[in-house]
Amino acid sequence: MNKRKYDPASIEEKWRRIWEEKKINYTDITDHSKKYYCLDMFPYPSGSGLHVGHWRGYVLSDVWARYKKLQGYNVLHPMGWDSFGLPAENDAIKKGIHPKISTKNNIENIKRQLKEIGAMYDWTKEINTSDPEYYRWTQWIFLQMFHKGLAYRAEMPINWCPNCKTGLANEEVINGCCERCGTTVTKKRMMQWMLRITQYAERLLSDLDRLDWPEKVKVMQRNWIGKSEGASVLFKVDNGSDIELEVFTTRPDTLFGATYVVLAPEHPLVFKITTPDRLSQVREYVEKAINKSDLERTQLSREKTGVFTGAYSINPVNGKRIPIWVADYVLVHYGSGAIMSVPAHDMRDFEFARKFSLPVIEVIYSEDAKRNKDGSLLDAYEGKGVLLNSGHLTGMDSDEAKAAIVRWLEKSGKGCFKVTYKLRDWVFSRQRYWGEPIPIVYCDNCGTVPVDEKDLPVVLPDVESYRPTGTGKSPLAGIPDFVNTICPKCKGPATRETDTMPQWAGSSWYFLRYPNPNLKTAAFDRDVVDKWLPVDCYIGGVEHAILHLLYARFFTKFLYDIGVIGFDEPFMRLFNQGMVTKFSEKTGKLEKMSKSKGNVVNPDPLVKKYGTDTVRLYELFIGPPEVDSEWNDSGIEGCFRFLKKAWDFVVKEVDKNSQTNDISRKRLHLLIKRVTERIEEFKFNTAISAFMEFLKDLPDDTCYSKEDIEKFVILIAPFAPHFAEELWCEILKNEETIFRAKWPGFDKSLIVEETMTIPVQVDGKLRGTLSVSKNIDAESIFEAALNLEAVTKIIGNKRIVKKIYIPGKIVNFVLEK
RNA sequence: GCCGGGAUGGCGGAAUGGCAGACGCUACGGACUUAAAAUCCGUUGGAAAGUAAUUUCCGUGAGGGUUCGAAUCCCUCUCCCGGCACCA
Repeated sequence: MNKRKYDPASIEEKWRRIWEEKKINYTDITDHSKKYYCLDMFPYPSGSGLHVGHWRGYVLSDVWARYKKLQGYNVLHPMGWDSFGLPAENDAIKKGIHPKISTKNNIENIKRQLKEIGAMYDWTKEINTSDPEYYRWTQWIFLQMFHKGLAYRAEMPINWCPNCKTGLANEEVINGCCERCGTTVTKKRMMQWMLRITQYAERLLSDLDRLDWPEKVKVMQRNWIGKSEGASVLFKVDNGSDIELEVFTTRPDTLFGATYVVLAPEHPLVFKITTPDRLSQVREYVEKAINKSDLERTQLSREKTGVFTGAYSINPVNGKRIPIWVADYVLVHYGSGAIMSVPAHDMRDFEFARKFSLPVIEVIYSEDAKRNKDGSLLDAYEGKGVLLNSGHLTGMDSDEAKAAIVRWLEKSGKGCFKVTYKLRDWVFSRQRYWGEPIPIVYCDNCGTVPVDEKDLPVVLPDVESYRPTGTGKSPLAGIPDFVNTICPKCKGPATRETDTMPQWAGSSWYFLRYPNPNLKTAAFDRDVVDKWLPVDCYIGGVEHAILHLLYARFFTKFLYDIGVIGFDEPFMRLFNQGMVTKFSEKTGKLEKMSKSKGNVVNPDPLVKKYGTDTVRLYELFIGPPEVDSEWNDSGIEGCFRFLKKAWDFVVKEVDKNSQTNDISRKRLHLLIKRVTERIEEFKFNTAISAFMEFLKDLPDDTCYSKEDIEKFVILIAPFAPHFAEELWCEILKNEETIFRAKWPGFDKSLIVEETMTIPVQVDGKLRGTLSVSKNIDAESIFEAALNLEAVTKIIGNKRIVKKIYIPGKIVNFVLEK
């Protein structure tokens, strides 16, 4: 008799080595007859390595990839490194280690950890965004955008840390303060490279409907794009000039209630309309507002401020003369940077009007409006209603009035229907070292000139100091060898752009590179990517719900538009795994695992103690994959015990060398059904419970043939691959890897029970159960149910008002009250 | 403030209109053992009654509703988590 016990230490490394040697995880991309692209969001190679929270997503996608492979798909499951970025650069500043070196070391460590997960990554397809052979193509895509006018330069305010003397990315600004030194971040206007993502706003919005993504993520993207429909209205300035102010409103029906106009402090017409007597006050206000930090302007106080310009404008609809103000509650980058103010029907306008004693004219009447005793509005009423004080439109309902006013505006040339988006163009410049150099040259004769494609990549040079220059330029500006070059056009002396791209650049197209990661002649081969993409299933954390996923969609649509790929959405299905949380001593709360919260759990010691397969199982068993779960070390024992039991079960059954009996076959087929269905639904936690239930109360006469025990081992293979492979090859004596085996099907007829247990209720309370044939008719089951002692006792001599039988589900008797 | 998601035993969770608490952990009791580890068996939501098998009542954040029947559907509220936040 075989007495071998389950010993993960002796099998896991062995199989990983053999899989690698035999290229089990290699994906032949020329075979795309039944392809499946299962992609993980690739990691930033951080110095602290992976914790059990990272593991969760990787285990999840690996189970899915292995399941697909066992179903006969040719699965592409690659991995790579999003390796440009700030932590490496900040480390370089602090410790003086070149980002290239620290990145390389970090990748080595994380790769070791990833390999320990036992995932079926095809490492021959590894990519690295900071590799010149990769970022050459990131630069190439930028040039294509430049040629199409989608990449442009503009003077934009950037986040500026006056202490570090450097520009900061949005993600480096925490609550209005510099992430590194805590100084309040201010703004600085600088020339920036921008990408015209707003040109894609409508498609990015409407194509969301085609995607099989979590509704939550789609909602977040929709809100971020922020489409709103309304009207653009022209207000003539009443100073003898021809100046007209364009305002945007979603409520053209309230136009008669406009009692003043407000410009954003940065609005270009502010000083053209301000009257001489008001000039000094306006100048003072504007300067103060512009220099306010985001924190001061949006978060600290919502108290309205503003200043009167001295000028008036004419409301086009009724010719009324209303004052023009400047106030920082109007944002320059939204709509036209100017609004018509309708205090009666907008909360913000109402507050402002009250503070500066401006008139409030009610133009939408509703019973729901909150009023003072004298009938005047207590607060702005923002809902719908019937028009009031609105000339010939009085009495119309607000929806009709919207359309009527827009029609009138268009007819009279005073405005038009208008759609605006909250989405803004993408600031693509970083005044930083560790990123892709923007491949542009400035020439005194030719102006802004793109680097020739044949001269890509523009290689990031080594620098002496990573410290920002203090002028707001990147450290690259301090390297004459890099900066000074010749103009690609006229061959005269020229200088290079020294800004680099943001970290999002490389990850906006990496999924296109995996099938052909070493292609020298192009970013990707159209024939190949058209076969393999879009990605069938993309798995990662919800923290990338907006930016990364939006940018990747934007890049994909652009590449589709220029005809280099044949699809315009990168990820058909998206799955967001829940966070792994743990109580943090620092904050006193349950928190997402992170180094700063001091609540990370390192998987390495757990792997050492229990083996990879047990940790994999526990990562899945901890809870539903899409929901946040709390990590608790003690639960892992259960998964280890389960694997030991499963091992002993297989060994014992193989030893019997017998045939499967009826009851055992039925149990196995039920297990196949449950596991298959639960994997399909991504309910890996209950798929594992199905195995545990199967093993828990094995009937005494359990008996399986070799063929059937193999089915059991295949079922468990996606979850515990080393475990299954060892049983498959060493105990079941198969020659070839289990991952070339076929996922078992189940026989429905075997699972259906001839008899079923039906609960019997009286007045909705359980009083007993009946074991009956599955074909029983209602009358017979009522008869049987009424013979149950517990039922007759409760009924007594009360009358039964209603008898209910839901076939296969329940019997219920309703008694007279 | 607005938009999502959530709240079920000591703990992680299962059940998405039909037997609440599957499965696992913890704890307790027992078997095996010189002993320990490992393993196996049993109990483990609360309350009450009974020598006992067992029986009864209560119970899914709070309150109301729909239904023969609600953890599940609807309304109101509380708390927690996430996103957005002067977007006209």
